[in-house]
Amino acid sequence: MIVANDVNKTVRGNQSRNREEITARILSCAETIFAEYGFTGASISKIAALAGLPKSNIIYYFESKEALYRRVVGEIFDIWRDAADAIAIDNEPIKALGDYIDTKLDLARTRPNGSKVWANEIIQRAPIVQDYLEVELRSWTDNRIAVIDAWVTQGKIRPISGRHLLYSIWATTQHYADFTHQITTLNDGKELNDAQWAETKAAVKDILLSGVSL
Amino acid sequence: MIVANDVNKTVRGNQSRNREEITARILSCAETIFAEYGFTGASISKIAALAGLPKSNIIYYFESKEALYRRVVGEIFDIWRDAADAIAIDNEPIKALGDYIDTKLDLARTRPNGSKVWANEIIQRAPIVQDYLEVELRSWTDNRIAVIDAWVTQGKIRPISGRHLLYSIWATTQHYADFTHQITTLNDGKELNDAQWAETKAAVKDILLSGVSL
DNA sequence: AAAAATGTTGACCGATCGTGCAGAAATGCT
DNA sequence: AGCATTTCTGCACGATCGGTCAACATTTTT
Repeated sequence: MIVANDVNKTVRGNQSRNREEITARILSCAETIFAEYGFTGASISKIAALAGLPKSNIIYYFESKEALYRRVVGEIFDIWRDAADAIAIDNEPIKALGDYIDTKLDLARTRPNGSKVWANEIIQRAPIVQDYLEVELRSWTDNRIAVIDAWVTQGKIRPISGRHLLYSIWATTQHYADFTHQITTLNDGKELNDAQWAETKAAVKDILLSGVSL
Repeated sequence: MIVANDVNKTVRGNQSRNREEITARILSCAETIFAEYGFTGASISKIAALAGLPKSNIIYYFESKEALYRRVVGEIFDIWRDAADAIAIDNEPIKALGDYIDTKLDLARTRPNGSKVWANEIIQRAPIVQDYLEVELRSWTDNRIAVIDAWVTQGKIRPISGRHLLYSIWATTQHYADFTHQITTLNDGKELNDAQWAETKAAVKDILLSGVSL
């Protein structure tokens, strides 16, 4: 007997469908817990409780705490890498850098936990993802700095240090994610609203980029 | 029998002298461990091992893990508070802000662990020091922002957001402490030397303050 | 319908957690 | 010298840690 339009069975079976749902849920909850407690301080029990699953199930889908953690870190790293596509030699410098700041502030708002996980990992001297830093982050950073320095050489922007400008953009944009709690507390305990985020974007671009323009 | 010039007994007894030495050593080691692992991830055993003491001894001098942690956080908070004295209404704005950035970058180099402890605590939503945030940090921040905004009103600097400028200074200066490991890795695995720190100070001031000058 | 593959879970392991506590050791005081 | 106080530390506790595993449930394949 064939049941028409049974969405659960048309394309693929329940198993693979649930597998994706569950792994996504675990990854999301793991990001939250790792963000709050760091790798060492986080526990599989806490992740499992947040996801509403027995902890054995976490280990079933991700073979270890470290493997799960690497997946979480890898996600935010990829997202940030894509965001930096704006910094390309042929783009107009101020617009490119402004777009990059906008995108990173959007990510600070929508994915603060990813940023916190990264911050925790670096503060702890990257015990798990040092290979990321030495290979991928390294070449990726060098390329972006080269673009900024080239803009300087071409006389398109004021002679500033590409490296320190990039670090300042990272620092400032990620601050609005990592220090959300501090910012919220200083904002009468209320999260920034749409208008305040717009104001933040404008202010950060103003502060960081008015020294870059000729 | 009186033993002359016995430095251990001249001014005060061994006990009070050792007490100060030991508490200072524990505080220093605790800062290192809390910086690396956060409150939850840190353990008294690790602190004790680093200090070369049995863990019972840690509890003897500081009644609990949380009490020890509060002492560590309080120290860096006081240091940062004093550093902001430069931001006073009667000072010349660019020099005052430049001095503040210099001081905070000096602290990033000399006391990176304090900065990391603070970062960890905020990332974790200040479970231990929320009272600091709501009372002391709050009024202290409002006062500094008022000074910067007054400079704007007086026409001494360009009209920028005092709050976001302050946040940007915090973010950038603390980035060089909290993300030391990343910066070191991107610097061929070598810590920044004196010349590079001088370059950092100049670059950060250039980037953050050239948008502030009239 | 039987067999195979996949998903789920509680019980359990050795290690480590924070901390209380008794008593030993050292020091201060009279 | 003798007592009081302070310093120091080993041991023990219940809780939690990451991870293994066997038993069981469900789904897919044959």
